[in-house]
Amino acid sequence: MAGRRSDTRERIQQVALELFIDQGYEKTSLREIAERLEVTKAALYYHFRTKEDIVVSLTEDFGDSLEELLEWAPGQPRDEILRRFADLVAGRFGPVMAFIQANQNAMKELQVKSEFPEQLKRLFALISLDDRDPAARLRARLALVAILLGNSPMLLDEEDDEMSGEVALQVALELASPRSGSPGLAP
Amino acid sequence: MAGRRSDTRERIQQVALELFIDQGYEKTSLREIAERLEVTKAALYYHFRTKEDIVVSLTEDFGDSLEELLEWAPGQPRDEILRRFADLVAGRFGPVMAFIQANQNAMKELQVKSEFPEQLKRLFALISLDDRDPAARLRARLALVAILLGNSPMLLDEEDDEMSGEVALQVALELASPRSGSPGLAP
DNA sequence: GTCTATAAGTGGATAGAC
DNA sequence: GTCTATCCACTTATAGAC
Repeated sequence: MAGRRSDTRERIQQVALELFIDQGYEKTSLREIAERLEVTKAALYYHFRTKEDIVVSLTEDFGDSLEELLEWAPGQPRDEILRRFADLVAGRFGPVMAFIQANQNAMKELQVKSEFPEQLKRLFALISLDDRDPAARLRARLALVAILLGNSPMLLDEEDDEMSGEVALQVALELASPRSGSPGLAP
Repeated sequence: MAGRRSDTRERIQQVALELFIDQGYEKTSLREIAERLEVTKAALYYHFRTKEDIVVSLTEDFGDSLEELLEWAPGQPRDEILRRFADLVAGRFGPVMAFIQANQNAMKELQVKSEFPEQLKRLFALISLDDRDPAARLRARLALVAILLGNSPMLLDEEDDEMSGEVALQVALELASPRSGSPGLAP
């Protein structure tokens, strides 16, 4: 606590996150992370017991924040919920979000088995008013996906400058708002 | 051409696809594929020169079909385009589609660099009427994502039985249909 | 807190017998 | 067309010096 402490641990997290997003979790070796930081692999093992531990440290804060959101959300207006979720993924957890999206497959095999899919599901339920209607459920998902897309390079071309988080939120709100009469489409 | 030929090649493709979807491309070793088929790794190398070649063989038919769709699409009604796309990803290319979605990161590193992202972008452009409006662009993407989600376990819970491709198509059509007046949301 | 050295294992890929 | 046997690069992870 007292006195100066090296920030190596945080630098490891930072570089690891970057590489995991860029190349994927499995493709990124500890050697590579160490080289970037100009330390040795062994130094990494001083700060983290396993490679998996790095991922855990990366995602746990995000999971906690999502949990808070989920506890607060019930009873709140839908657009407030969506806005707060948008703030989360666009804010300091943006990179973590990008990591999770880009490495779902890898996460499955990890012990952590991040709670994220389950949390997302609960969020679906909260913002989809009538979850009896399959179309409404899909719209709820898409509202969240809209927000995710607004912040992720996943299905996006890189040079999409105008696609701000605000726009994504607008579209998300449209999707989450109740339909007029027929839930279907115009003929 | 004439005479009986072993179907090992196709069985390799089948098993590999399954494992790539389930565990991810990198996590799936050739040893594992071989074991499932009860052959040796070396046998795999008779049919495919590299691990990457398996992926190529898996995606190239899909790419061709998408290319056909893209050549046919211009001038066609939007809902026809969406329907045909839905048929594609729900039909025999469903698994391939799931593979691509689940392994975007891995594909980036491959030589193939599948044309899929670029094809998707062209499809975006085709179904988004007014691509000056960022919200319209995002909606076009979401229309396609809706179709993709309707067929993929990506952000979905597993036990979502009612979420048929038809529903997804409906929602996609809504999204791709022009807005009434304001492109924004109700205040 | 960071290092060197190395263990122990897995990966993709090849040579050559049958 | 499939096998055995092997190569070698590279991985995570540990032991122990400084």
